Amino acid sequence: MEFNNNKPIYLQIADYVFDKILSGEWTAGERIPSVRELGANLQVNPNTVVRTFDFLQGESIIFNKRGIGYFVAEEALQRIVKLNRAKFFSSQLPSMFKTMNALGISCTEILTQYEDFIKQ
Amino acid sequence: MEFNNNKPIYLQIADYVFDKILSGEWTAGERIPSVRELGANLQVNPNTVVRTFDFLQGESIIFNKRGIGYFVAEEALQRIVKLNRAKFFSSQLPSMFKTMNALGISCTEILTQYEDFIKQ
Amino acid sequence: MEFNNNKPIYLQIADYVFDKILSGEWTAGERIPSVRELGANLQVNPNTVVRTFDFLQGESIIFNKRGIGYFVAEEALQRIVKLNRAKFFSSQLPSMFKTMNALGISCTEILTQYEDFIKQ
Amino acid sequence: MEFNNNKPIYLQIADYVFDKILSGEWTAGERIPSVRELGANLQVNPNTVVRTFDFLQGESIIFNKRGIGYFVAEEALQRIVKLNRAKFFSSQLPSMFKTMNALGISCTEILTQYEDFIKQ
DNA sequence: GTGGTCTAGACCACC
DNA sequence: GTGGTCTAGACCACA
Repeated sequence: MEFNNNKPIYLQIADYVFDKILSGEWTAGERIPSVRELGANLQVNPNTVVRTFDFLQGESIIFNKRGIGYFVAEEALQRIVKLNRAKFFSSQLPSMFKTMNALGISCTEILTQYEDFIKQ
Repeated sequence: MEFNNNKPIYLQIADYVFDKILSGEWTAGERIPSVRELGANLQVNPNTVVRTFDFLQGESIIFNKRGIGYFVAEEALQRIVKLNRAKFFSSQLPSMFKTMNALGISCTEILTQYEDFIKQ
Repeated sequence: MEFNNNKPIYLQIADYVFDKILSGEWTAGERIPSVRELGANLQVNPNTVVRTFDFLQGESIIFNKRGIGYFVAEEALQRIVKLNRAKFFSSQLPSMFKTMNALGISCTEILTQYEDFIKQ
Repeated sequence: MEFNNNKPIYLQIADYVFDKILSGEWTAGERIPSVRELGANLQVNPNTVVRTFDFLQGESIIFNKRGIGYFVAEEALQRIVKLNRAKFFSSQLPSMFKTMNALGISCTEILTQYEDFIKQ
């Protein structure tokens, strides 16, 4: 996996987990890979994965059974959607509108870009 | 001036300079405040302003006359717009599209939000 | 390490890094000493080393892995040679020719000196 | 006059004076332009010219008659040549040889460049 | 552990 | 006065 330099790796791993759950690959109640396993898989220090799991557990998206591993929470899917939608509408979108305004970028430009993005 | 904790202060000062130039308050060839002056003005350590000016000079937005001060470059305005547009289209927009996709947010939803934003 | 007063220390440290890479002591992909380590080693404030590394990263001679350290870039060697050659032919050489001209120093005189230099 | 950023302006003005004397335009015993005159002429702060003249007087290349102005010293020409030759052979040349060595630049390359330089 | 940022204060060359 | 550099020491996010 390749990591973006603008965002902490542990959050990018969280996004990776989100993808797995949103896509249905990992379902509620299912055990997810261990810290070491995922670390080796993504070529990342296990400590970094620990941090991701800490974060996800704090958001009640995964939970821990001591000595066994981490599991996808029941409400994981809804929580992820909720979490991301909230962030999207409260922070990502307004900041985008602001820079659009400042740079004189029109909505039609965005729509064109979006169509290009979909086609890929 | 109040600073956001998510972004280095020296880059926020760069944004401040961008604003001044984009708004036409500081024009090409004009001298801008000295490191010490701006530092005192924004309640920031002069060294932090030095760092901002280093960055802006690297981007050819300001230039230096030794012993005199910093001046707005001729092409400053265009460079700023170009810089910001590049960042917008290469990083901000794609990341937005990705989360839109993941969360099933449609373009029409965005447009509605945009109209609300404009009205404010 | 002893530093020359005519040139900023952080650039002299850059030259030190250049030497290490040109001599093959540090090879592409290899991790280089940390800011603190090199600072202690060269008896220089770590911040000064930070500045060197900033410069070298800007020139794409080293790159950074967050939380891990700095590494020699793949193309480092070529870039260093290119950088130094550019500086030599665009600035050092013409200024030498100019003073040769002004002082009436001939090429043969230079060649003699060069042979002496080689012998040492 | 255009100034190079690598060298203090006051020393570049000194080079300008050297040129005038070496070319015979200003001869021994002759009065040279006043600080204000030269400052206006070269678009430089008069204080900077003062510094140049200080330096030149220290090197006994010009001398001062109070209330009248600065004059070219008798031995000016020889001193300039001596000064520049000394600097050339003791510092400029060795440093050039060093970088030639480090970058693998041969003498023939230099000679070719020199011929190009002469033709201009 | 790593680098990134910031402050405070100092000294310097230069204009 | 200006910027350029350096030190010392601090706090932080990240791996």
